[in-house]
Amino acid sequence: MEILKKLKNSKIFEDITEQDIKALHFCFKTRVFNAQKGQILIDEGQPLESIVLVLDGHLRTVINDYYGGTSIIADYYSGDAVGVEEAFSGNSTTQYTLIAVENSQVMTMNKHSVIKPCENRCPRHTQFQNNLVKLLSQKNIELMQKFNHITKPSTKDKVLAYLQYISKKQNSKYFDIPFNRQELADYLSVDRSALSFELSKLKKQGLIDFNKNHFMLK
Amino acid sequence: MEILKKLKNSKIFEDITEQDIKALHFCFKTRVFNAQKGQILIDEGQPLESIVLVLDGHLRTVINDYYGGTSIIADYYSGDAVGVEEAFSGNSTTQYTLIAVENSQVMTMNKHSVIKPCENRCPRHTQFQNNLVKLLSQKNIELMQKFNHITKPSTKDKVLAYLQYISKKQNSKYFDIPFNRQELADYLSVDRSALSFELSKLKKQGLIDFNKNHFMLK
DNA sequence: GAAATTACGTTGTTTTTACAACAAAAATGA
DNA sequence: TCATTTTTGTTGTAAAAACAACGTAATTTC
Repeated sequence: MEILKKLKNSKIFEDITEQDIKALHFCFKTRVFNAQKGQILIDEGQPLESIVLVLDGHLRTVINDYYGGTSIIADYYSGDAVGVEEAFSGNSTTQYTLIAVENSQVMTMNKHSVIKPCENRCPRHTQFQNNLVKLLSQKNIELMQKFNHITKPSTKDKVLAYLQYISKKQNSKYFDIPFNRQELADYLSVDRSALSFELSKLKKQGLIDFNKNHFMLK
Repeated sequence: MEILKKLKNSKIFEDITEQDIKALHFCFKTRVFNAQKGQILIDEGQPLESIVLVLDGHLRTVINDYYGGTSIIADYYSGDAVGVEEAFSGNSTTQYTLIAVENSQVMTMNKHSVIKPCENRCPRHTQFQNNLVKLLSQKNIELMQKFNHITKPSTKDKVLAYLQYISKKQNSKYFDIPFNRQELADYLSVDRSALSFELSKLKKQGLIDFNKNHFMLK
């Protein structure tokens, strides 16, 4: 079955056998359906009823702020789960709206069924729980890491902190970054052209070198 | 016992009976000791061996960046746990140094003992695991929330996003914030005096009103 | 392979922010 | 209560960033 394959590739069902996924399917009262582009799946301020897993397509969480503006919180693609934190944090009221950016296939899992340990405490639940902890931990580390980059006082410091981080991670002074300029600017929340300017300056100073998304850090 | 009381007040041992905590004590190979001010508990780049729970005092995680500077990542006080994410993320190498800001009492839990489900799969482990998921979820939501404030383009937008958030949370246009000016500036990563200036401007414009840490949002 | 689109760097201008310095107000404590 | 310390607001100045506009290089598409 096509869906099972997608589930196996999601982090939340990682290392769970197809058989066990099928069983969880039942436990979690899952429902698979297609969301039309522009369709709102979760409305801001409403209590969350389900965790949403993206099977295909592209979902986005947004917050509507004081007077009309909306800001993008996060994008979700195939394999990503939305609402896990809200389901498990004890306060399941969502602060965001979940909307389909393009036609997407999603699977919902009933919140209550997921958070309440199944009567028959079976190994698959344990593994699922373990996956959750791992998933949340990784996301947390990522976010903390991002804070360490984004809260630097200047664009120069931001970009150097980021490059240094990637360099450390890839354990080499030569490394590739997973962003193009606009994406890097968004990640660091600075202006793209200002970022380009800063990168050029750093290159002239000999502190870094780069070509496209391939970088070298002195 | 004094320590048990502190553990019961920590989020990680929430809703676990004293008896069960004692049992987990054994399972997790805990060790209680005093850290001297300035003492380094976890060294950057080293694989994490234990989760550290603060019983008393004040710990801090810092990152030493390219050329000498150090940046504060987070502060931990009584009841807070350090290293949970690293222990469970699958990659336990820490990116930060953990240091005691003042003389502190801490309890360490052996990482491997915590992440490996105990042979006798007992209810207390389940509750502990549930606490972990809840804890991580809450932290995650907090961080995402913070991003939504901090990544706004201007100081005005940052502070308004923050105030609006608190107002929503307390469900009233009148509300108290948990920060003084310097702390709020740090949270939003802007300059304190620039923040004060911006707040005054917003007050003059009639958009907000405030006195000390009591605010009103129109 | 030509045309169109997208990505990237550059420059000048305007706006915003940080920084420093200081005064007033509030809190602390002896 | 008075002196001291801390917090907050204000102002001017310097630095930095956003913004807009544009040229060029690279990539995509037909």
